[in-house]
Amino acid sequence: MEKKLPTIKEIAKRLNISVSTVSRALHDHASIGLRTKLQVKKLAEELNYVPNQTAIFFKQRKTFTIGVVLPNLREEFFSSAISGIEDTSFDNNYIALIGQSHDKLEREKTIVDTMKKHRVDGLLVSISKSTNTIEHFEALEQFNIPVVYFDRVPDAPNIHSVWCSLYHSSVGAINLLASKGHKRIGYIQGPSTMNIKNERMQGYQEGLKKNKLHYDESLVVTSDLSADSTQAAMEKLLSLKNKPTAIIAFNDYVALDAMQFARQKKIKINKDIVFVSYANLPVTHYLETPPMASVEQFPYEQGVRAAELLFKLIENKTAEETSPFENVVLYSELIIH
Amino acid sequence: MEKKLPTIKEIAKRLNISVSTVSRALHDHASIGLRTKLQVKKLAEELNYVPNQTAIFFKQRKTFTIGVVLPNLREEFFSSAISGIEDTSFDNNYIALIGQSHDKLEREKTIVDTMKKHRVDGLLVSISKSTNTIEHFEALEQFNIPVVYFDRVPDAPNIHSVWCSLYHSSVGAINLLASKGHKRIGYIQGPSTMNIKNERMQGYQEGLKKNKLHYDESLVVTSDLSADSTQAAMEKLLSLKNKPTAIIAFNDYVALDAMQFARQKKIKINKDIVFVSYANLPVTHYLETPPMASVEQFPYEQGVRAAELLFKLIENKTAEETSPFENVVLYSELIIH
DNA sequence: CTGTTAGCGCATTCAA
DNA sequence: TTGAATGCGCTAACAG
Repeated sequence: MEKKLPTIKEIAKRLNISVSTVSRALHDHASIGLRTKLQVKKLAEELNYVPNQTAIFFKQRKTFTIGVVLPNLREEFFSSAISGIEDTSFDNNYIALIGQSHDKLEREKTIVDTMKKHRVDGLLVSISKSTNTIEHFEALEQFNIPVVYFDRVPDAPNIHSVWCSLYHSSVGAINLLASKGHKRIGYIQGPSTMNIKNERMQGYQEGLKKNKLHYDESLVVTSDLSADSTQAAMEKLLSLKNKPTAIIAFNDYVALDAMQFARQKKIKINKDIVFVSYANLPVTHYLETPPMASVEQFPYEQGVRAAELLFKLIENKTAEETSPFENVVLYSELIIH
Repeated sequence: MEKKLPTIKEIAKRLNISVSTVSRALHDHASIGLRTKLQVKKLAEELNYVPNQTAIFFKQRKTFTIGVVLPNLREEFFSSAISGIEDTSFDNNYIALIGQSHDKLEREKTIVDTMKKHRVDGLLVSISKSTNTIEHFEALEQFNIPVVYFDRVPDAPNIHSVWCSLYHSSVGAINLLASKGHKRIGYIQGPSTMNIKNERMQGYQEGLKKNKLHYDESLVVTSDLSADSTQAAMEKLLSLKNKPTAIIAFNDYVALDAMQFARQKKIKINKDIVFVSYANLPVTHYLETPPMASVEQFPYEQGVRAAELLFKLIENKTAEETSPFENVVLYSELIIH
């Protein structure tokens, strides 16, 4: 009933052979008699034998485990990314340990320590909003545990990263709006605390310039991404004498909150005001009045690419090669609805 | 540069003391001199020492790791559940390994083997659609690794489970619709292959009976949950001579697809036909014409409760107590929009 | 072709 | 108060 998981020792004892013979038989070592090999494999099967990874670690110095640290699994963006990470790990015979930072630096540090304790072979990270130092990650790399940042990539040199550039799509969004005759384009930006690139804003400004539109600070408002904050931001935009006829929102959720608020104010979505946002969540396709366009950031693909890069680094490390710092950039796409 | 993670041996050598002294010092063992203890702790800190969990396993027979196997991380329901699991694990000093079955039995089995290889202390499972046997999970329990099923719970005796009952809310949904005068209530059900309880249907039938409404088979259609299949199901309902005035959908996504199709057919949502669905996804709140009501299934809480139960089982196991089979039932709530 | 043995990092028992 | 020695499961070097 209360059995313990079988070991090669157990198998060896039952067959009256040595543990090394068992070990070799299980690994299809060339120098093992066919009869012995089959015997061993048969018994292993019967006993439901599975090697103990924690023991293998001692010899191979590998756990075949990677860690994934990200802010929050409930956000569709991150759950898609981790799905890509899991699929890629599965294909590479790896398995992923997960930890949510909930955008708290302290918790992020604790998780990294736990990952270290479990001797992950590498780490995938999307940093928390409050992460203003990456020492805790660099400490891992010191010990030869590669770290690949994805999506929320710290603004630091000498790192491996995978992210999705929003610049061109942001410019494209303005081009699209300008081509429809919009001259007053509002922008609801996200919290500025994030230690990451602000390509949305760069694209916004460049887009305006290209279309010979004036950059008006009063058209740029900020939301902390909560519904309340977004609505307050909208209120600001709507109270302008010269209201915007188009609004670019930090992401789809912000757009949804903004649109709901606008609707309450008797504003006709896509008529009085047109919206463009980031993320391209599937749900927007079900809206009667969806945003005019949305910037697709390919979270699943980011996860896949980040995992692939990590496995490459792990492999090189095993082969005692040094890998140059690699920064993979995917390009977002402006999807017109 | 290419350092290895420090061990207690390393610390011992540097301080010219024995490994056992180091081990005891780090664990605040009573019989260690304060001076030695502080010395050890200081150096450990400096070296960034973190114990090796894989080594600890040999002594404690525990990895402080649990496995989570579920169909798909991209579904909001599961990503919420796993978020609850991760939060609970974090609080209990555990960490979770994840695996997606993608509703394939074979992949589920492979993942379970990998989890076993990694010697997880316990397993949380939401079974795949094609899982028609739970032998691979029972094999774990044989080796004293507890398994807790959640949400998609197999219809089997002698298991631990956490799930959310939909029965009362399903009856409640009919009551609500009947009270508004609806007499023809359609039901778009999910695929019947799932090896789990069908409380939606039971509630549907009981609700009709309670409200003295006739159960009409032609009002029950099936979707495999894809958009196409849902629309085909809707087509059937809409082609009836005696069309339904209300429709209960398997979940919010099915409802969204159904509503979109109805809209294309010039049917006025919430006027010609009213919808009720399951899941209560946040996105439904942003619709101009949301479903009239939705059944909340508390995925995050299910994750939390499942993890809590699992940790209790692990604890009892460590204390060499036997735990009775426990089946936790949460109750869904009918949220009226 | 197969067996013996050392050693990975740690907790722990026994000895001093 | 501290040290030495053992064993957990496995692989691989070495020995037959």
